[in-house]
Amino acid sequence: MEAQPVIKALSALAQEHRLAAFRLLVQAGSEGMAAGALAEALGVPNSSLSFHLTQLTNAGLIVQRRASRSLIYSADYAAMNGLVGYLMENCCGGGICAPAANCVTQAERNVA
Amino acid sequence: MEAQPVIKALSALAQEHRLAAFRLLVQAGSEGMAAGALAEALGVPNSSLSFHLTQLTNAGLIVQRRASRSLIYSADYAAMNGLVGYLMENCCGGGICAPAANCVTQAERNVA
DNA sequence: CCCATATTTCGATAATCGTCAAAATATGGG
DNA sequence: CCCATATTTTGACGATTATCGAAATATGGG
Repeated sequence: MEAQPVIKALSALAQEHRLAAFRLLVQAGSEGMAAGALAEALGVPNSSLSFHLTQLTNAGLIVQRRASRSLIYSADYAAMNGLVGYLMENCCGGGICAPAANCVTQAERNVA
Repeated sequence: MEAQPVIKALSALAQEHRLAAFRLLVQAGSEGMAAGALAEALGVPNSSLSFHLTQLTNAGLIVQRRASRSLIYSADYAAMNGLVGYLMENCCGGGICAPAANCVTQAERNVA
């Protein structure tokens, strides 16, 4: 993985509301959450949260899908795994480290 | 772990030169690297790098020690482990994830 | 002491970021 | 069609950030 996408992802996560939103989405799993539900859960105005969700999306950390009038966001586990993998890379020359986690959504799990 | 220290650490890493410096220090292990050596390796002016090293130090990601005229920096593996642990927390409700890595320096490894 | 080396602090500048109300866009229902 | 709901885009503001040369500080050697 290149450094630039990692920096983009780290920048996206390095903000109170975005970190909180991302964690909510991680816990929500593949079902995801609507933009409005996230805004309410975080106590942030819709327009502010929309800005943050765009940042997270551009960083590749979350994905968007439409369900009727709502836009549903969900975490991209593959991106999260890649980010953590990059951070842990070469962290222990001796190879003692546990392998980086490899999270999958319930849906992906069922496919495998 | 609280959110605020995590945000501070993510902010510190979300910058080209700081991410590169941190990775160099991670690979350097407990031996660490002098500020000047880092500046040269990264091709960044000393004063600029000093600013970045201060940021990383304040974020708790690296530590400083003096060796004669040089200041030697090294990565704080515990902080890195904590950061990754926070990011991976609750990532897979089903408990399928591999445990977060737990890196230690060669010196710490010898103690254990 | 004085000088050389190693690094940090200062100061100033340009660029980016977070915020949110208001307006614009998109979807669905009657 | 028109209205209500859901979300994004726009615009403007203050705050923070990255940059780097020059000056200041700290250590060690002769």
